[in-house]
Amino acid sequence: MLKAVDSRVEKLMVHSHRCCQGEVAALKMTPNRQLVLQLLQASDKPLSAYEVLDRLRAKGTQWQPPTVYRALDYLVEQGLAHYLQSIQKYVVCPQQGCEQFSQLLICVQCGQVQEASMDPALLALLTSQVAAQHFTLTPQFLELKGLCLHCQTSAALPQT
Amino acid sequence: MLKAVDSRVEKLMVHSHRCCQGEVAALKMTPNRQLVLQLLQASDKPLSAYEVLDRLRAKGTQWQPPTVYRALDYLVEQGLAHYLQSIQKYVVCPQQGCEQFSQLLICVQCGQVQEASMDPALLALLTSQVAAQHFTLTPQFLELKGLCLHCQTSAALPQT
DNA sequence: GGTTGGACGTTATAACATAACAAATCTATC
DNA sequence: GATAGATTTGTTATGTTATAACGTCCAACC
Repeated sequence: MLKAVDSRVEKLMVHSHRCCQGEVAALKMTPNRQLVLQLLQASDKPLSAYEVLDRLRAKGTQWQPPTVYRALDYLVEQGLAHYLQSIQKYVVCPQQGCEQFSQLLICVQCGQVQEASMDPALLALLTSQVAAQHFTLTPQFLELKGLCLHCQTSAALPQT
Repeated sequence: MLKAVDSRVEKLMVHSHRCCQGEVAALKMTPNRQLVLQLLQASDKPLSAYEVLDRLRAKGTQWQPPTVYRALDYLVEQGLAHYLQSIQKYVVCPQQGCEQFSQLLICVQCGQVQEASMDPALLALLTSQVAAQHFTLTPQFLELKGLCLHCQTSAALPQT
């Protein structure tokens, strides 16, 4: 009884992992998709779909939510962006060659995201650990919360 | 500029990690909270707040959303339940002694969740990996997606 | 017995996401 | 270049998740 949101997430998960593996068709970067990608690239933090929508409307467009979600979904499918499930926001994929298993380091203070590929030794250990519980991992992005370098050194400062 | 939902999540994160560490005051298990906890315990899968609400209303109550969220938030603060950010659902904490770093293994097919404490070697490796990117982890639950034993052996069956 | 703090009730609304269908546009083929 | 089919976009409405803001009740404490 997975609901609509789950099926969407799974679809995004599946497609996003074909990133940079030659499995995907040639990009069809329509003006809409380019616009959304540029907005994500211009942001130093993940953006929610409605933050993207607000910025587009601030530029004078008349976009509605479905148009934003379609463009975002496409970018995620093509591996050009990631959807961070744990905070429900979108970021550009900062690497040209992202892996099936990757880590997204999300700073809980400033909200910035770093992407890291997962070390094979770490993945092997993780896989064997969960296998002890009879569990098999599907390719995914690990969303890890913590503090980035900058926020470690200014940890007391509230962020606005 | 973290929004309301982020601050709520962070509050839940912080409090939920005091679970089973003697830092928490005596439980005040009011009838409302007991009812919600019993519903979570009776479910074999994580429930969304609105699924809990529906079940309560099916029992003849007149609950409104804030009442459900208050009870759920309390249970999570006290470490009796976990909030799964990646799927926006709640589960009972299946262990009496859950750790600051734990793993929640979420079956993408049937939706069931297993909880596992994180192996110290794995945590050390993970910590050192992210430290190479100047990143410090905060205590958290790793939400890992995959297939449980049952669904591995019946992987072709659609789930209803 | 006043008052204080926590829990709960209630109304309204914010924030996130999609269903459903129509219109436009692109593309392949004849 | 006509046209059929597929893809993309526009548009309206709605579904889903979560909280703000306020009021009431009640038990503990002085």
